Amino acid sequence: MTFSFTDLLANNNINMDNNNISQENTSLNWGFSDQNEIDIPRFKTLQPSSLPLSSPTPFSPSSYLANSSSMFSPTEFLNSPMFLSGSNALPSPTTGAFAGQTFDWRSNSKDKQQQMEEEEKFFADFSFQPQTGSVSMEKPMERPQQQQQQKQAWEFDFNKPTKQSSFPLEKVEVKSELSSNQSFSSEMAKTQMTIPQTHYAQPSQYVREQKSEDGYNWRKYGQKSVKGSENPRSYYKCTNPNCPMKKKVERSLDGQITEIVYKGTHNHPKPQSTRRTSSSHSITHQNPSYTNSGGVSDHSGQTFSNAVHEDYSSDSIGEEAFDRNSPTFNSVGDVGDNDENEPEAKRWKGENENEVFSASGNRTVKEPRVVVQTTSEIDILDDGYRWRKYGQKVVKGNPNPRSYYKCTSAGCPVRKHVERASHDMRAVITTYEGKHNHDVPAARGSSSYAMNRPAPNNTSNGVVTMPHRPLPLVNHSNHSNYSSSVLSTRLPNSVVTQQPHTLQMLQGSGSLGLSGFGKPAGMYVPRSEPEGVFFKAKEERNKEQKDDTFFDSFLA
DNA sequence: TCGATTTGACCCAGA
DNA sequence: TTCTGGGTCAAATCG
Repeated sequence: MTFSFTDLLANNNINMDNNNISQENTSLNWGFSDQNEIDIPRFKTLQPSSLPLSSPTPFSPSSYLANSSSMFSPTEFLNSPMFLSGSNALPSPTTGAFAGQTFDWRSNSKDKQQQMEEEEKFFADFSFQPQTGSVSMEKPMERPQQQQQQKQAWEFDFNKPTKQSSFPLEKVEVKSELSSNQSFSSEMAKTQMTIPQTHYAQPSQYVREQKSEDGYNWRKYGQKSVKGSENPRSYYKCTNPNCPMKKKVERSLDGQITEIVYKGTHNHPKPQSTRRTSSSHSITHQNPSYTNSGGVSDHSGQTFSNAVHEDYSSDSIGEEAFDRNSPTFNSVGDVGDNDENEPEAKRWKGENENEVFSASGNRTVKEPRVVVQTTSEIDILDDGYRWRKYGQKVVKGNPNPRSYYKCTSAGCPVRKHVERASHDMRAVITTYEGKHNHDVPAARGSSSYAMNRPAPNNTSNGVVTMPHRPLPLVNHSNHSNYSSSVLSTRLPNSVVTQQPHTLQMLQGSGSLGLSGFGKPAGMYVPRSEPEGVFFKAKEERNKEQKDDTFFDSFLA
């Protein structure tokens, strides 16, 4: 029987007990939830160090959930120094306009209030956590009778002093945008976010202050209306000479930002701005965090993750943080490999849309977002397939960032993540999820990939953790039964783990095709540039989007 | 006068 | 090859 996770969702074929998650006060809702109470543990709960070895036997998703909370403590993870420091690969090149929530604004129709409280606790521990101020969000797309409750539920305080940042808070209003086929009022869709640094009482003021609230100076060089959206999009360049950093800001008609997309990196330290003194709050070298506003819940109680969030918050604040927190910075040292050689247009374009699709596929919500986009597509041909990086995360137990990729082939569910082994910086561990449902694409510049690549899909359970080592292609047939749902592919007992091989070993192998990257095998390292993870806006990509949303939710 | 913004035109990649 | 749309340019305008 062949089916995808999307199909499973659509057909309600998965019923899982989420009590283990919801009852955890310290845990957020890591899973994808909908009205059928489907909660799925996030991908990041997979940790190589704790992955069971070679367990080909089928498993029960619920049994995994029963263990998930004990396997992974979000609070512990979030409080871990490696996470808070964000030192590895989560740069903060530009604005601090939106704080780093890396969570899902989802709720469960059951016990929604309790979950909100849990989320609130989580936010207080996790997000950008300014010392003072408050954050409120009005959850969009609620039924009228739920609005008040939801509004209250979406309001939470960040009054708790934290160690993460010292952002003064100001407030900006961001509107969510509903799809045209929705009949919700704009007021319902209105999302309020209190974010650091700037108080935007008037649109014009917003425009002027927004450009410098991140500490950098921006010059607007263009504005265009975007097809399918009534919101104009403004284009900004960093005013620093020769700085390639750009951003585009999409605003609603009343001037409220609905989307910010960053492109490139600053090649200079943050200027000592004096203009910000006009703001009612001082700014002291904040290290901005990027995030999306999270997921949304529709009126039926379905909840969704809307994006992968990358939290670039850091204790490291100041000019010295520039290098480390710049997108250019690469924890593994390949600073020069920040896609500068990649065509700019290619980096700029790509999966930029940020639409959120419901599990039922009949609702589209555009959430305000902030995106750091230094790479939009990365072709990694070490296994013959083409991969697009869609996220990055530092996971517990390993200070090295884990780069997440998905197969670029349309409809292909295969994902993989790559990370350096914590115990050996020279070792790279790649974990595959799912099976390719297509042939190996023609390799660029080489015809030997298919012959030498590892076999990422030769596991019936769909998950293979493997080192970068050429393996015989046992079977990647597209015609093999693809019974491993997305869900199942990430369950620990389905993981096949091999000991990672050092890069020396990789180099020695000589058969690991990495020419697609233009690097020798030994140079193959997961890129650590930050990258926005986006959601596609096209309706025709709805199905894929749902999968993406699900997957991305695992990274939040 | 000068820097920033506006805005129509142009370029170009992708369909 | 043509069309479309996003991104950029640059002259005009504004403050």
